[in-house]
Amino acid sequence: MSEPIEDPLAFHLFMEIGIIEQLARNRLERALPNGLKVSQFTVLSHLVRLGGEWSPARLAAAFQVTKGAMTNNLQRLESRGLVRILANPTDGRGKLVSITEAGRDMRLRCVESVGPFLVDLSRELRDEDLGSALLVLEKVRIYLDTHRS
Amino acid sequence: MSEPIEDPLAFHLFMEIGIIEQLARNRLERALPNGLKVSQFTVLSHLVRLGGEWSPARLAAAFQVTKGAMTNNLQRLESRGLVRILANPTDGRGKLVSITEAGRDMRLRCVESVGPFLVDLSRELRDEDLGSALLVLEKVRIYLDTHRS
DNA sequence: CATATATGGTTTAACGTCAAACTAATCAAG
DNA sequence: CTTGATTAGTTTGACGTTAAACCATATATG
Repeated sequence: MSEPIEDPLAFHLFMEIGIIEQLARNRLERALPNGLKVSQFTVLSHLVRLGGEWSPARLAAAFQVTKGAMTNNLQRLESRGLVRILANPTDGRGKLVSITEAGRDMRLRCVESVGPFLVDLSRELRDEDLGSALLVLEKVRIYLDTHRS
Repeated sequence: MSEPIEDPLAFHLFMEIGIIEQLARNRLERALPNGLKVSQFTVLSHLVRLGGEWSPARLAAAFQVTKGAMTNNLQRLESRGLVRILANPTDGRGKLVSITEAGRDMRLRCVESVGPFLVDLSRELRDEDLGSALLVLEKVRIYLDTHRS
């Protein structure tokens, strides 16, 4: 009767990614302290890991969100004293964002509260599997990023 | 000075997934005909591939969205005649959703309009790699699904 | 049976993102 | 210079999802 329909693997990949995104966002968000959002935590994390000063535009590009969304998140982070936002001295249009000491602390608290969950997950999955999956996803991301037509 | 901070692999995985989710959703959505949403297309696709009758609740669970979101999407699909929604004869509370002929056609058109993009992607990545990544993601999804604490 | 509890589906308000319009400042030509 | 086109950042309205409240029906228990 109805012959089984098989879709390209990439298709299943995107479905799986869609579901995981929702589950993971939800799971992480509930673990984060003080109602911090995942999108805000990722900015904090980015600033801690890479250090230095970043323009909102570069941050928006790094996380693939609109500038408007980044404006929103940065304002919330600044109002909590977690980041510092200064005018760019060499470009009157721009701003420069950097982490504060409070931001560094908060990020640490976040990592600690999310940690146990990640540790559990690591027990289920071997690091080398995660690593190889990560390599593939990276390629997919780059492909998507450069072929936005 | 600032010692490099290394996060668990699972962490990077979630970041990558978050970014891909956005890019892919955006890319697919623009490819879909008649302003169909990805969430609606996935329901159509699910019904075509697996066939039969599904309750909104089961569909919501399958895609990890709230019942409210599913109500919304099913109403849109029904108003376009792409699915059929009937009262469950054996359970006065429930409804049963199934695909219509028009829904089947629409899903085919969707696959065709998204196809070229997926084909291109498949040229960049070996099916073998996609497959192995998919296996890992499946495990991650199942872990997330069963450990929602 | 009666009552309590759970489940299916809808509705509501709050929220975050996006796209697009907008302001201000820079850069590139002429 | 000065005009025209870009770029940085903010603001606006629309949209989809979530969480929670809600009604109706089913199921379990005494």
